[in-house]
Amino acid sequence: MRIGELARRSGVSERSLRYYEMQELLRSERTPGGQRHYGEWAVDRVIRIQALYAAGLNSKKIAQLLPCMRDADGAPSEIATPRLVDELAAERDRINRMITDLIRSRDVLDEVIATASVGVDASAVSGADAVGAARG
Amino acid sequence: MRIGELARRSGVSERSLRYYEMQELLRSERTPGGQRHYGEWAVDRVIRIQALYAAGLNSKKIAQLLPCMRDADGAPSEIATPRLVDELAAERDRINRMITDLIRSRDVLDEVIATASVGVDASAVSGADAVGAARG
DNA sequence: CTTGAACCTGACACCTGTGTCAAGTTCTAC
DNA sequence: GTAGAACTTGACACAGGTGTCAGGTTCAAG
Repeated sequence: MRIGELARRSGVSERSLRYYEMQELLRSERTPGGQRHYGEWAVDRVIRIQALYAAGLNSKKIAQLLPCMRDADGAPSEIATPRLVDELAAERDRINRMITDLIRSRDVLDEVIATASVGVDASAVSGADAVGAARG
Repeated sequence: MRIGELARRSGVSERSLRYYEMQELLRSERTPGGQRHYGEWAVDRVIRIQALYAAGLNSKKIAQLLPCMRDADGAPSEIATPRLVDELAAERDRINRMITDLIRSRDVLDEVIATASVGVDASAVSGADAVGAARG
């Protein structure tokens, strides 16, 4: 597929996809004219990249990490070095703290919402239970 | 307490504390000379502000939200308007998606770490102390 | 061919909380 | 009273992934 379709299917802008390529996170084949072509695998990969960015990893870390990840179809093409494992463990711990804090903030929001919704039309909190499953 | 102590106890820089005041998230009393003084309550408040920032809320939302939160000692001083409740519900949903994605990313990291640790000292994957244990 | 959508590269800007420096003032301990 | 730590305001800069525009090229349909 070309970049437009990948952008649409992954929910990531074309601008970002080109940026990912510049950061060596995402490869593409080029037509003789220079346009990018991607395989089906690209959709999942882009979504994973996006998630890692959202988790606070920077391009460099993601670039190191990606080849060590298990693809949908098989084993990782590389094994993380001890040095990288160290860094990833630190990231993991940071992410765990992040999750804890997020849950706390979410619960605060829930409380404020609940307090304001007492005796108020229930439609004001529509969508509230759609995400209750994520509560831990 | 003065700003230095608050910064130390809350883990937030003085710079940020002054910024919070500018954003009307944090009030302080001033000495005749102009120096800021805070009560004990400030520590918790600053930590909460920090957590809300980390959850992706901007200063304006936090400023609206704070008076609707229950303090350590009592009831909220304001009740969120229906309009605000809507916005907070949207934030809450966004945070839930964020949590889901973070958990997924963390699990990916765990897998990469575990894969790299096969045949290596198992203590390298035992959590926060992995940083120390795996070094070398 | 022609045409228009899709794509290319390159450049500039933004967001916004935070780091940092400068120059001056206030507080506290002795 | 004095030294020095702590504080004040103000200003400038940054991170870094992303939005967006400009000007040109490629692709595919008719």
